[in-house]
Amino acid sequence: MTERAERRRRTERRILDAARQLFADLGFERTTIRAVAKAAEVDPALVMQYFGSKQDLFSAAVTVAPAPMAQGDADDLVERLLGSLGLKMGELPQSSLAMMRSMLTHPEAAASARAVLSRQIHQVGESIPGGDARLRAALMTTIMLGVTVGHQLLELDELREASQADIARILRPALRAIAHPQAE
Amino acid sequence: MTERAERRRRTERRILDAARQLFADLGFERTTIRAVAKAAEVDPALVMQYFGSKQDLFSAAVTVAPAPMAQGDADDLVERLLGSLGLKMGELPQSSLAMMRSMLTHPEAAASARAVLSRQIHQVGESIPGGDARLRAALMTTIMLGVTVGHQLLELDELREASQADIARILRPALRAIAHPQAE
DNA sequence: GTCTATACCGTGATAGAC
DNA sequence: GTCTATCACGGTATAGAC
Repeated sequence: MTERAERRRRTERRILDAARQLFADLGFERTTIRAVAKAAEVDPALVMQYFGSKQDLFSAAVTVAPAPMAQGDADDLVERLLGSLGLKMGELPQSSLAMMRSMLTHPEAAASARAVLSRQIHQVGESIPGGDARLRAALMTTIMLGVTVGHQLLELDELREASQADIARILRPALRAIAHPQAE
Repeated sequence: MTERAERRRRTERRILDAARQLFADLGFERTTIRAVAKAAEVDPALVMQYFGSKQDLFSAAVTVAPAPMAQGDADDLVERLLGSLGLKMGELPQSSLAMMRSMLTHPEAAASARAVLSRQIHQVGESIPGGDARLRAALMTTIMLGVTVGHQLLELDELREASQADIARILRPALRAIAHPQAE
């Protein structure tokens, strides 16, 4: 009865955790169903049984709830962006890392990344003034993307050695310069 | 005699061009030797014959001469970075795109990307003052990386629709804010 | 010395056995 | 409800054709 379902849920969870870890570390292509199964201590065919295909497993693993990102003025916005960076530096959810890891080489991860970024660009654009708010928002978003990629995925020493506070301190005036059109 | 060598060089060139194109579009994993051979109109095994392995073909395809990046003060530096962005927007060499496309998922591309970025960080760091020049240089470099990735690889609409001049205009004060420590 | 045909191994996927 | 057998495809090595 529920015991069966319970057991199944735990197994599914183990598979998903293993998949997230491997997808985040290796990307979609280099992650094999067999490796996921081994890490989760199940039979490879069981993974297929539960999730249907490698693609579906990936979709389940990278599903990420978009951050709420409440309203505020331009400076609040900058602080929120810097804060999300801090979050990213610490224990950014494995699912986000998995999505980012594959966003340049896997079509679905790319689509997912575009959706998340477009959403953020839209939200950021609403908080800053000026006719070119969308472009400014896009640049602020891609700046955060670049720093995150450099730090989390490429693991550049210069960023790894720095504290989150130092990074925020240096990035803050740059983001503000973009958020305030008159500052040109 | 030379005719043979000539013919061979042309064939090798065709293979390399096809490989660059496919690696840039699809990344390392999704690019198949067979597809490269078909695009270059040769037999798949010939690709192996010439280049040894898919890995070696990739190495040959992504080899990129690092830009000279002459000396100058901090503002000159900002302009050079913005200019290289312009170059990237236009016809950034396929080899660079191929390298960037796979830098998150292929170990050798990652190593190559780290080498290129480290080099640029070092050079940028020499042109700006302050004790945290290295961190500032790293952030400027990753900012350019993020914008390039967003534009060239993720093809975000907001960046695609903008002119290079508009992007440079908005990015300029942000980069200057990072290049000038006193501006905090 | 160039090029082609073929075979082997690992991976995703399917069907069916226990 | 699990696992085994099998297939198709891609990277790779080898042998041999021209």
